[in-house]
Amino acid sequence: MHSISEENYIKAIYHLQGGKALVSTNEIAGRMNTKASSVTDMLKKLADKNLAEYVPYKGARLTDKGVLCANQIIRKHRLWEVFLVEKLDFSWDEVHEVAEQLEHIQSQKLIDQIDKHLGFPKKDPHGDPIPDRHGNYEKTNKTVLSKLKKGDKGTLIGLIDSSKNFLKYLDKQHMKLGTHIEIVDFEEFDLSYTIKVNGAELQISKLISDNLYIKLN
Amino acid sequence: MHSISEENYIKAIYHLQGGKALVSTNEIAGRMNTKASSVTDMLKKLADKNLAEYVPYKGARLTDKGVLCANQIIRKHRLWEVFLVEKLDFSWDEVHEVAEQLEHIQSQKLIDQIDKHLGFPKKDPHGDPIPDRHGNYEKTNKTVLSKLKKGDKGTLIGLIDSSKNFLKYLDKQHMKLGTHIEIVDFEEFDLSYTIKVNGAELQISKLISDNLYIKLN
DNA sequence: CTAAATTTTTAGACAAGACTAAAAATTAAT
DNA sequence: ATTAATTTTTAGTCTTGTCTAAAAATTTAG
Ligand SMILES: [Mn+2]
Ligand SMILES: [Mn+2]
Ligand SMILES: [Mn+2]
Ligand SMILES: [Mn+2]
Repeated sequence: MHSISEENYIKAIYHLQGGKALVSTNEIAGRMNTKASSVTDMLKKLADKNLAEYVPYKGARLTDKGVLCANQIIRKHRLWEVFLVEKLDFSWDEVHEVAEQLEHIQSQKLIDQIDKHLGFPKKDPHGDPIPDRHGNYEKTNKTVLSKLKKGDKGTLIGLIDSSKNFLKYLDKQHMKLGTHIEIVDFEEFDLSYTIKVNGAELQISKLISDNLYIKLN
Repeated sequence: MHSISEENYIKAIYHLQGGKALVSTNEIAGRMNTKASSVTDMLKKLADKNLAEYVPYKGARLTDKGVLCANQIIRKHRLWEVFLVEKLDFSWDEVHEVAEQLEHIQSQKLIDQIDKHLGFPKKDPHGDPIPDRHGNYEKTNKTVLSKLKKGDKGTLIGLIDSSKNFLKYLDKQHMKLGTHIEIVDFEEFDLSYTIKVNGAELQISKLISDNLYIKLN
């Protein structure tokens, strides 16, 4: 149906979109490690296929068709990540690269069977929601740790940055999804936190606190 | 390492090679549904990469490096086929197309873990051997059914043609790998056989008998 | 052994996707 | 409101892999 390149652009636009009206050419180029001129070419192609609206010099936004397509790719990506962790003993910092390849395999039956085989998981190994066949997914109430105050308690349920280095940092601190966390102290000067994790106290920088999603008790 | 296109050419040459010294341009083009001119271009590229020897106007043969590469692709293809049948309830006539895509996924860990997950199978769903990481595989003693004489008995252990239509024919006749078969009669006129399968007698044409591998008792 | 048929290669073109350099449009700064 | 800086697009090139048509080599037939 769509080339791997087209799928990667669709995914990039989807992830950059957020609340924004239009995603700029440069933002897309930055995320995809390509040049702006390549993006312009592709945006025209996606617009021709009715996958994106393209406003020259302003940027692009996915159409409903494009959003559905993005959700199907993300569904595949996240289901494969669960598969790799649950069935093949991959760690959560190893799955992304392989899922980047597997997400482009074309077979409706394959992905539906993987879903069933895994027991219809709702979250991937990084806490991100898995869309269903129609692009719908559960929205969970969650708060970024850096919004919490002394005394707040909760559970780690997701990450903003899921880069390999961050995942390895979390492993080193024995923090994983489901880990209970309590805010012991907050330092105004550098915006760092002291938190209690697994019964021990831990200092985390602002950067760390900005990338952890907590579900409050 | 190698592009998907290169991998597909390598696989085609490998399968056409057999005992032959050289595989011709046209044979490759025929198997891959491309034109001879495209094959010529690719053979030069494979020769440059030391994956094949190319003798202009004569044909090509894989180098040791090319053979190893072919075996690794075939290993992946067949392991994925086993996975689809054993873990995801695919039937043996549905797996090939999906495996054609999955065989190009690049991840040593992925394929080794799949292998382990499946219990290191030695045969794929069509009875074909699965090479190990080094390209070695078990050779089984087997006879084409059309070589058998009245009274011979054995077990169906492999297929020459594994096309969807042939697999569906076998399903219809309740024949699968491991099915016991006995030669009841042979008709000289049209070279057809009467065989006993699952306690019942069945007429099979020469074409059928030419595509079944039997292990004699 | 020569002529015809077949196979293979070459030459030139095209599509997808990427890049560089230059031009045009937009945005920011005086 | 101009000018300067930034962003985006256009124009032209490259690579990979494909194709058609024509030329060259090989094989088959008479
Ligand atoms: Mn991922
Ligand atoms: Mn993920
Ligand atoms: Mn197959
Ligand atoms: Mn097979």
